[in-house]
Amino acid sequence: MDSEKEFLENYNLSDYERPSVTADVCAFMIRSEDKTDYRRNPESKLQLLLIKRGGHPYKDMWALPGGFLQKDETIEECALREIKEETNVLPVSIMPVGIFSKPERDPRGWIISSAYVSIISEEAVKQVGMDDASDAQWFSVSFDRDDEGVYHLILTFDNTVLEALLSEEKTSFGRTRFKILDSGYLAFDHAAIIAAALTALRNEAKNYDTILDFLPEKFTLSAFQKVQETIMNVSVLPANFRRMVSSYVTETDEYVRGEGHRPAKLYKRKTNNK
Amino acid sequence: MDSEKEFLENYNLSDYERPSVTADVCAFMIRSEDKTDYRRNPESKLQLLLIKRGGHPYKDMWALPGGFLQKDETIEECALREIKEETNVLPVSIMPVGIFSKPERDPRGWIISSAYVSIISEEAVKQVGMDDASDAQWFSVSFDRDDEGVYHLILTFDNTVLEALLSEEKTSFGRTRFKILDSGYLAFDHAAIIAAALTALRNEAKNYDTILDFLPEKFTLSAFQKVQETIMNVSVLPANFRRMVSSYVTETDEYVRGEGHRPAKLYKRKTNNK
DNA sequence: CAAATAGTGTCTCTAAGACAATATCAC
DNA sequence: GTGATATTGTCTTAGAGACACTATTTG
Repeated sequence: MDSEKEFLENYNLSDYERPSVTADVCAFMIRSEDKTDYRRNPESKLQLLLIKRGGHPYKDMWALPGGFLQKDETIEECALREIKEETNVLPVSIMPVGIFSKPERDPRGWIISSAYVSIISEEAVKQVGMDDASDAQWFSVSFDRDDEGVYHLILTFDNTVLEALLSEEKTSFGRTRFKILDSGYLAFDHAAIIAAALTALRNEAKNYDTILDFLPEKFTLSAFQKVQETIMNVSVLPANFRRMVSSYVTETDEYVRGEGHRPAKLYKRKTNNK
Repeated sequence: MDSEKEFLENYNLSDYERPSVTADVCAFMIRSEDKTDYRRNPESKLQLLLIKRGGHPYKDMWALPGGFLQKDETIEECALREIKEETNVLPVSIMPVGIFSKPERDPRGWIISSAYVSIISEEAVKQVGMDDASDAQWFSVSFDRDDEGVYHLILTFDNTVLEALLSEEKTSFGRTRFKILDSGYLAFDHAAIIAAALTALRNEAKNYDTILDFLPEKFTLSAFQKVQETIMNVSVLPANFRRMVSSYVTETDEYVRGEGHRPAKLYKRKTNNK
């Protein structure tokens, strides 16, 4: 009779071939633009962090931050570590998007990826200050379906415009998977990962607790509303938005003045809402 | 200048240590019990497929069906293949639950697992007939939170009762992760995987399209209702349930007779609802 | 006829959307 | 004052839950 101890001593995992495993992260931020009118509130844009690849494969193309899973960490820890390495910001929250495991997805070999959405607040990025010489850049995101059912993922940074085309494949449980028609200068299958991440983020943006992670500690309700509108590409009546979020926030006694209109009260996240 | 081709020829993934990757599947079925009363509709139970481990580690304990990812398949294909191997049924639908990647989760070494929920219809299982001599068995599932916030996962098959205890850990995005307090004769971290799968399934059971996968081609509306009630552990008024599902089903002209009460019309899933 | 489910119609309640009206500031 | 946002309050509507009532069967 062989004991468990004996068995484990003789057990050799290397009998099976193993894939490399990476975590790739779609780090999103809401960026407030400069004011164009002294009294008008600024516009805001959803932005995504991309890294310009320095080496082969896909040299000089843009890719999601990510890296190989190490032996002493969980894959969520790996995702957080990768974001920290690129931005110097440790995100408060990450959300799984899915596993991308098509055998041919990486020309370097058998590499599967677990993808995450991460929310970064603009305030945190500004505080640490990103290295301008770095290959990491924040791209403005646009993601829409045209009349033929083709999704256009457009990522813009200065004069760099990346446009990927994707189609939608229904899988079970009402979920969709994106198929890349044109990867638009994005490396690997990252266009499909970003599409899935955006779909997940838009869906999650109904949850007020989630999108509060985009905001600094103190914020106005219209800034809060702008976050939801920017992500979901909808517009909400301010009166209704206030009612909806009332249980998620608490007033402070501070105001934002000097905006050319009535000062807005600053609010804080309510820790234990409901 | 090194070409991409050259680079890839010299690239060697084996510089990095790699984990083994498995897919583990929580295959659920709704089992109709025998009638206890000539006129009363039968009760139904949510069941989960478990395999008795024949070898070390966790010899003679119960585990989820699953297996190692192969080089020519996606991880979803791997999950479907494993279920097919155990049940002879190819499930219509699988849903991701999460990645379990704690370095010490498997005594055999560095093995991470991607977990799935799969819905199997009782009709399909009956048709192929499961090998009774097999180590695979369907366990009835009960999963509830007690007053102290401890979750009790109780799996029952004949005289075998497995009870695992878990606590809930809040992670970001309103998600929870379960921590095993007592694994209750379940192998590896499978108690936590099952808890996560049940949480996902209960949440998904609000979606009528999803739970239709538990049913045969033709079904009564009360059978449909029973599925939702069994999974979510709630009760719904029949009149309201009918209204809610009306856009998901179409009538047939067949009836179920001989039940000691008014015959029920059989319905079919509407392919393109709304 | 009794007991069970099958099936229809209607009332109520509530949460979300629409909208009207007022408040307050910088220029 | 003008034009912008901030803030409050109310009306409307759609959807879900509650419930009353009828229909149909078998022992």
